[in-house]
Amino acid sequence: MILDRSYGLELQPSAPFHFDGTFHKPSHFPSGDIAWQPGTLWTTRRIANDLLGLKLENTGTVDSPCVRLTIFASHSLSAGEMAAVGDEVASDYDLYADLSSFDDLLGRDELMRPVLGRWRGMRTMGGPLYESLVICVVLQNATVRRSVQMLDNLFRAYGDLLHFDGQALYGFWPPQALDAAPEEALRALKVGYRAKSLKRISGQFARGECDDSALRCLPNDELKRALLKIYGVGPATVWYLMFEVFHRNDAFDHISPWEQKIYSRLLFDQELVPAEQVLTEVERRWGRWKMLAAHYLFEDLFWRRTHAPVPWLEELIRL
DNA sequence: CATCAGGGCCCTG
DNA sequence: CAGGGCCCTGAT
Repeated sequence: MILDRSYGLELQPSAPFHFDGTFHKPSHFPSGDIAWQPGTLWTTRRIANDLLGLKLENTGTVDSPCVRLTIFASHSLSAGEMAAVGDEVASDYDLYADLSSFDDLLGRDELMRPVLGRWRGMRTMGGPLYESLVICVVLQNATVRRSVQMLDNLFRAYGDLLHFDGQALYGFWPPQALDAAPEEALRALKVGYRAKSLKRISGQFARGECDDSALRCLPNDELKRALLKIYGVGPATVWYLMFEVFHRNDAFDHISPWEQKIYSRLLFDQELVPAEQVLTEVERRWGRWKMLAAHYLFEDLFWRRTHAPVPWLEELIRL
């Protein structure tokens, strides 16, 4: 599908804002709907029944931020539709967050001061709930390479390849597509038992039983309860969604074993510290900002790794 | 060649 | 609340 019309829009994130820290997460696995180079992000969005290409460019600085959003479409867009896309982008990347007390807190923390120096203004990278759920499901009980393969297979079978601005990126399928697909067809894409979760999740979205914007208004405990009701969502997935998708910056009550090892190194300079102790420590240090602070530390480590391998970390990343 | 665990979760007892 | 089963894949 060729998206040959483009529409420009300016977004003004709250200051400070870190463009590359927000729009590229080296700890995430690469997916066919995103491309990044310093200062520019390309991605896609399915909004209602529209497939759109998005380009975000850094046209400001950390302390005087400005982002140019270009929307690519196959047909003309109204001013209202453009504004809706702008709002969704701002919400997905938490562009209007007030991080002033977070910055104060990190600035007083010996360990975090240099990290803050590198990433001041970084936000979390969320996305539509349905698409995030699909990512979570392919992450479950799988190594990185397999997750990449499963998502790629799904994109090739059910996604739409969108051509815009010299890029070719996949747009997600509508939930109805997987709802209607036979489970066997999904299993043929090597997703295994996850086929059942994908179908049931897609069914819930197709019938309108899940609503991103309604969920966004809920307090933490109710949101968590609502998410756990979705089939295939357990402790690991709910943790990911609470933080990355719903920007609950204190959502740190679960650690997977490999992350436990990473935080053991970063916080205690030890190979393995009990999970409980890690959770107590992040609460003590960062309180209501504990997950966002941990995210800064985590992404900082993965950025360092892109410049030079971190030997102890390489062993923990199972490809 | 076989066995096993991996960035979980559901279901059963 | 504990533990078995689940798909596939690469490591051993």
